[in-house]
Amino acid sequence: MAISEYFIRYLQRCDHLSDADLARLRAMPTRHYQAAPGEVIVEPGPKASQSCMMLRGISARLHRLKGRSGQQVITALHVPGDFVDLHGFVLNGLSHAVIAIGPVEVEFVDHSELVEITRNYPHLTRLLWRATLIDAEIHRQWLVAAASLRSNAHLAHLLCEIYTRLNVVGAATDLHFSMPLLQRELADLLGYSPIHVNRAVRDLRDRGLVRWVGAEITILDWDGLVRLARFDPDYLDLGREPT
Amino acid sequence: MAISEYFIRYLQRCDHLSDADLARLRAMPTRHYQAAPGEVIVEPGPKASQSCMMLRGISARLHRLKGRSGQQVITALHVPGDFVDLHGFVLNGLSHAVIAIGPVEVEFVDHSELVEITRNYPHLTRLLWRATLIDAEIHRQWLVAAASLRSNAHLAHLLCEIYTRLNVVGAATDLHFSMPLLQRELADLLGYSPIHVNRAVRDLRDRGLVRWVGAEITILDWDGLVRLARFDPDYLDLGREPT
DNA sequence: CGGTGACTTGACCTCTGTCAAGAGAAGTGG
DNA sequence: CCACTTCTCTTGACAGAGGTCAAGTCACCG
Repeated sequence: MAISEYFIRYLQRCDHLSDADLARLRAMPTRHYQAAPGEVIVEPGPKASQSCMMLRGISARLHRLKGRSGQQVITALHVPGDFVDLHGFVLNGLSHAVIAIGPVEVEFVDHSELVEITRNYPHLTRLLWRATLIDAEIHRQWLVAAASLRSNAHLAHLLCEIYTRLNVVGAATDLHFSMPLLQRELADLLGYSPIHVNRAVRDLRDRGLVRWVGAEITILDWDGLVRLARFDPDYLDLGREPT
Repeated sequence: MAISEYFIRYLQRCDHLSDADLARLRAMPTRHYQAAPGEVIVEPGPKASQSCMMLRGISARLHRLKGRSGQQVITALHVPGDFVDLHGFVLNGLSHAVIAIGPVEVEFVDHSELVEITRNYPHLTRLLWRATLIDAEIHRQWLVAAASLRSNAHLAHLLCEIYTRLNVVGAATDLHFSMPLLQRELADLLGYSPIHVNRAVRDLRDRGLVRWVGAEITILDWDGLVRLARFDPDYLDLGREPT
């Protein structure tokens, strides 16, 4: 099976792709996979031989802490078009799992393909590199949010980011989107207790910023949400400034 | 001036360098620069034409928040050998400043040099890529620490990381090191108020884990500090597993 | 010697975690 | 169809962690 157009469009948001680059990408064999909610898509470990790209749904990077306290932390979310564990190709393996949030479709790419690209396609390599750095940019923004926002604004910031990212890839419009993250998982992501996440959700509802029923979320007041969260989408690198 | 051996040793910790790679690195012209404590070494902005490597001291990535509340967040620290803003080369510019923590020496490298390397030295490119991904790995670990640790353990985790990183590059031995971070800056980094950072410092002192006078820190009980912080240095990628 | 800035401490209040209990939806087996 | 279980969401009460204000100490420096 061939590589999906999602990821190609993702790269094209960053920079122009030559015909040779496009041909090389389309020649890349992939393996399609469908995951059930909560399923582990990628195990952590020292040696991976493939990496996966998101086609549909939302996935997350999950760090399980040692010491059987059961504590776990989510350090990243992924939407269609994201190359989820590309860093596992350049580093030696992963320190975290990748799990499905809701139903998910991905496609796996063999690392041998990536090795060949990094040897012979410097421009394509640079775009892959860049994709991993946008990831790191999001990490930094999450650190900023965690250090500077209170629970309600922190949650609001996450909603702004998810909607923006889903909207860019065409998976959400009209300020409405589906987010199958459980409140328990939001707690693992934001660093609060599940009960406090519930308080934050209630706060956003009481302020009239969102309608939130189950996994379906409608943003009622985008400007208000952005103001509360001090959200500035620059870090998502959505502009297409050619390198 | 030629590139410092610090960064070369940094790369060699990851993987073997061929003679051609070494020669290319040593042929790279650099500009030496000395910065005073608190000085801004790199300004944020959309277009950078050079990146800098740490020679001596400690520097930090500083995000200033909009809205003139004066709030700012530190999202990374750098020790000798680190390629501080290499990501500014692949992305288009930086979303944060780089500031000197205590007296600092760096050397700047022109992006045109890096462009040439990424075109003709795929193995070297991969090592540079890897360096930026270790950065991202540290970001993830900071997210995990922020989400799962209380203030005293969070501070302890930071001390473990800094000592380990300084020790690897030979800038700290015998569980003693110099850390010119002010408590106010620690607050910007850990996400607490300066006063609460002071409480965390006192807690570590009262537990007999550290002796901490001004910028001079001695770890009195490494195992105790590691246990409190649940510190696991795997994420720093210190092993030299060849790719 | 006065001024500045970092560090330190105490008092008080807000934010967040923990425990406990109940409401509602979804699935199972009789 | 109806108990029965399970899981999530929800809420209240209370305790502990962390923020804010205020004051005081100390080293450094002009």
